[in-house]
Amino acid sequence: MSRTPPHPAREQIELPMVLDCLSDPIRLAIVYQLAQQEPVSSELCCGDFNGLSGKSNLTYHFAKLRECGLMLTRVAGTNRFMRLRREDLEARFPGLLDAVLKSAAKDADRLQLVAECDVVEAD
Amino acid sequence: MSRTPPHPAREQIELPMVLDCLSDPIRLAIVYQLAQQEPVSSELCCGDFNGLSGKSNLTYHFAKLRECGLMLTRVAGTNRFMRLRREDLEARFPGLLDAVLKSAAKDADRLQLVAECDVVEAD
DNA sequence: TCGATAGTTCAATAAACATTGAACATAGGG
DNA sequence: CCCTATGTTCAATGTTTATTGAACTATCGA
Repeated sequence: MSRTPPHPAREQIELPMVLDCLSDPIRLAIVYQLAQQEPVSSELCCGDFNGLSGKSNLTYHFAKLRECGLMLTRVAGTNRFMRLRREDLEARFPGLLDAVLKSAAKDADRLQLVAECDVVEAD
Repeated sequence: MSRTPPHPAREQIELPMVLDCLSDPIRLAIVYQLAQQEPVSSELCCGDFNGLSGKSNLTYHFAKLRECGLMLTRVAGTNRFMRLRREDLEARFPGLLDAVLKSAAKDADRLQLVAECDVVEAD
């Protein structure tokens, strides 16, 4: 449970896998939340997403997001911090992530995504 | 087999469904081919995609593309002509389709998409 | 060293998905 | 009017997917 999990290299990131990853509502919410938080801190840890589903289900979705190259996981003690691989995605698929995020933002209600300020947890 | 099949209204087009549709290599190839052909003629008929898979499998993928709002089917005699719903998609998700198409073009080899001039059929 | 916290792993399950071939429907040309 | 070309429908199949809970591992702080 200790070592950094494997990530694909930039050139290994595949378009169909990325689109498939983003097509799941829970994963889209994770990516969206990560993007929202970016101005404040570029990473969030697993627990910050507990509202979206159960822990073991989140582990499953985190793995998918990591394996398709959408995000990066950093292990720090008992926490795992994740952040978007913006640079790599922009290099591989220019404009794609932003277009998806903007589209998601437009439909935030419909997609039940958190509002900009709900990200701060309650305790 | 005669009447025009149902299409979702513009406002019913959902982001996750669109992304999921585009995440399948065959459907991505269909959309890509449709986009390539646009300058020449804005529509293609089912048979133009026979290289991608068997007919009944294509029917299945066409239905998905239609139901998620990516393309429009027009019935003309024994043919079905399809075209991209560019305007509707641009209105709902600005920049998204273009970003996907540009990304697909970059990876055309990897994705086994047809080159710009292979679209013309052989006979 | 103990206990709590954070997250993973595993097995089970139900649903959705892609693919196939055979049978069918429809329209148009000889 | 039949024959052919175009495309659909249906049922069967095997695969992948998302979700759950229980058991587990590792780290930190008291």
